[in-house]
Amino acid sequence: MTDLQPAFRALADPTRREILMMLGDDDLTVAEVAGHFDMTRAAVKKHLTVLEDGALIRSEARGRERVHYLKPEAIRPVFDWLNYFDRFWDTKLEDLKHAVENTGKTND
Amino acid sequence: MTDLQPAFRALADPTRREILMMLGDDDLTVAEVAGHFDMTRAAVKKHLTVLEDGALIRSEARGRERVHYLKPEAIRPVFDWLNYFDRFWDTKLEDLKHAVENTGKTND
DNA sequence: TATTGATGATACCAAACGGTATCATATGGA
DNA sequence: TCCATATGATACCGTTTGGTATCATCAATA
Repeated sequence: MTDLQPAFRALADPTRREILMMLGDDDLTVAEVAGHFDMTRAAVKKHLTVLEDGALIRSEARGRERVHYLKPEAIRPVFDWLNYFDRFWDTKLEDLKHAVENTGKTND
Repeated sequence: MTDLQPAFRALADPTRREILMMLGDDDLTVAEVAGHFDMTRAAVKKHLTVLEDGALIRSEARGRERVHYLKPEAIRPVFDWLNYFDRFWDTKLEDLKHAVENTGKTND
């Protein structure tokens, strides 16, 4: 099975989770991401590297810029790992399916 | 909203994730959990503390022992956070519902 | 009550982590 | 070509983390 550690590691930091959300809205360069945080560009770059190590994002050189974008499939194994515990949730499967359908609506 | 950080932090370590799985099968004392790992009881105790800080488990004194058990509801917010990204997954909703039902089968 | 056994707490250590500062590299445009 | 700018790489630093060793506490029981 896939190694979940790099992904879980990447998700463990609030700044990185925020970056993931940002990339959910837009593909962004290092400078653009850094602009949203009160830390140096180098620090943000490190976070991006960790996210890329966890395969949660990817990046692509575009001229002298580098655009970072979400790689959402990689989040799936983490999601599935957590989903193992759904059998302990009181909320019945129906609830989950309902939630899934609701979220899906934004895609229709 | 709830603070996800302690839960994400707790999930970021492979030993702790393994402990969670163990507690999914059985409620266990510190010594019992420690018996499954090649590290001191004190180290395991620290992991249990982190898991409890993340509200992923709870413990209860039983005589001179302390039994640890899964507190699965606390995993839900993390699951939900990740679920935000399902709108980026190519796999259609049917797949998720299918996975959900499969996991559920182990409960029947 | 005295002892044993399970746990809790603390001090300590090396390594990893989050961050800064600084320098190197390379691309786009005047 | 030359320069400004976006990024990459590295050294360094304080804090946190995962682990050990050790001592304290407290309940069950002979």
